[in-house]
Amino acid sequence: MVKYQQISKEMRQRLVDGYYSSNQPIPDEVTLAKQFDCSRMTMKKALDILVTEGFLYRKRGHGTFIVKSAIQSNKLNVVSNDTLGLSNLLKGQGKRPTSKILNFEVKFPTEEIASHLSIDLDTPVYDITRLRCVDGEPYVIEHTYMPTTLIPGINEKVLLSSIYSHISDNLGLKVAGSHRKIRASKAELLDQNYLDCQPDDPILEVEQAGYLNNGLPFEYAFARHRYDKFEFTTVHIRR
Amino acid sequence: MVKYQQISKEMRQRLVDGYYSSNQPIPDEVTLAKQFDCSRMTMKKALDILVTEGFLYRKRGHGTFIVKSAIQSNKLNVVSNDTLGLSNLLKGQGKRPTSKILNFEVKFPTEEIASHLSIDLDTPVYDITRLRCVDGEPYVIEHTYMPTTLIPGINEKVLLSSIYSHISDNLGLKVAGSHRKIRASKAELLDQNYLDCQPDDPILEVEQAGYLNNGLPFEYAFARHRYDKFEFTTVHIRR
DNA sequence: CAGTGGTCTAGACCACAGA
DNA sequence: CTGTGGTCTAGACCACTGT
Repeated sequence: MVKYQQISKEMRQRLVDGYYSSNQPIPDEVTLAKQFDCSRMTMKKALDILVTEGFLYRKRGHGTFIVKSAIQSNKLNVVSNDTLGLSNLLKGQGKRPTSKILNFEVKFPTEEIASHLSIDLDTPVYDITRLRCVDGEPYVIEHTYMPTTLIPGINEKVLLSSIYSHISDNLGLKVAGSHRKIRASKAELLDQNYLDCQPDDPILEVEQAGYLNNGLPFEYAFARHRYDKFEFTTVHIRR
Repeated sequence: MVKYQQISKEMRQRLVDGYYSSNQPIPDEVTLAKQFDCSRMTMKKALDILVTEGFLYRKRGHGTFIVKSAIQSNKLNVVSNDTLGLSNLLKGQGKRPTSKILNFEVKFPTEEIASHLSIDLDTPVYDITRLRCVDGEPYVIEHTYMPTTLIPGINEKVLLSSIYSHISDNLGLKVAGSHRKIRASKAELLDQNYLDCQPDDPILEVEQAGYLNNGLPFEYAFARHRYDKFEFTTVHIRR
């Protein structure tokens, strides 16, 4: 871990430990830089992380202050927890998901899927449908499409645990980010059957395009959530 | 506008103009820094913005590359358009919303609202319900709570246009960011009546806590959207 | 090896706020 | 005026990649 990340980590700990009074600014950047034996630029970069995470805010000419609400209820962790995959989402809560494979096949993509994955119509894709449960309760149905060429080695064993672990641990690929669209939808028959919900229960659908750090899209997926078991949380900071 | 923002703007324009071939890396940082007559740090900061916006990605040891899909369909603008308020959302599309005030009163907050606004139970809040339409079609019902002390001067005229314009233009306050939760919900009677939807139509609800740049929460709101007229778009970049 | 991006430094000047 | 954060510089070294 590089210097500014170490400093950021130490400062985050100080904040949640109440090391600094939340009624006055934390020490100024020059002072902190001396304490941490680094340049002011590096200190600023470390504090930038905490500002982005919502722990601190700056007032030019005044100083840097603590966001009290962020220290009390540590719900801002969504920023760092905002990774892909249900397995990751649940890690922080001491729960692990189970998976039931509803469909698993390899086929040629439709025009739409091919365009989202930046592949041509001749490149086969995995077509995967899984029911994900937590504590035996159905939570979400995930439809996933991935290019077989980019993400080889998908099998039942992988599908029953975590696709993302396979991608990072077995294939050594790095996930860079994703684009998501979130909408409300009516419950279809598949939802009603497997999510154990009523015809008039709404569904929260998250459409997601995932990208590797080489810029290639590796995943196009739809996650259909029970409306009473899931909500999507985001933090928006203006630049 | 400062230097790195100007450079970033110019580079963004070059990218959408096809100035650089998308099949090879753009010039390296040292070369670009010379072209723009700036230091490498400043050049990097300018490129950082475009990476965050999804236009570029970097490969250590290789270079900086263009995300083709971002250039083609300029849907990544959600990053910069990701501001608060329906008026802002619609600006890019040449449409303007109209508002119908369903309820407008001042009262004392409940425990829950007071805690979200970081005020005590003796501080009165605005309780506002508006129906927002686009081209005469109902789009969303917005329930908004704001402290009367922090955001004075709310009246019918303000409510019929944009609350955010009032906050920034009239009060001179700066919106720093927000926390949002997005969920699916069943249509209540109010939704059915004003959004012109059926009892079994789902609703996309966005709960939002808005913050000023001094760290104070100024808004706690629920926006209930027609499921066929709205979807929420986000971009997630791993650090 | 050379070329790329990633980090870090020491110092400078600017913009803004309060006394 | 002083003290704060915001920006910018010129240069250094490191980490990673492909040749």
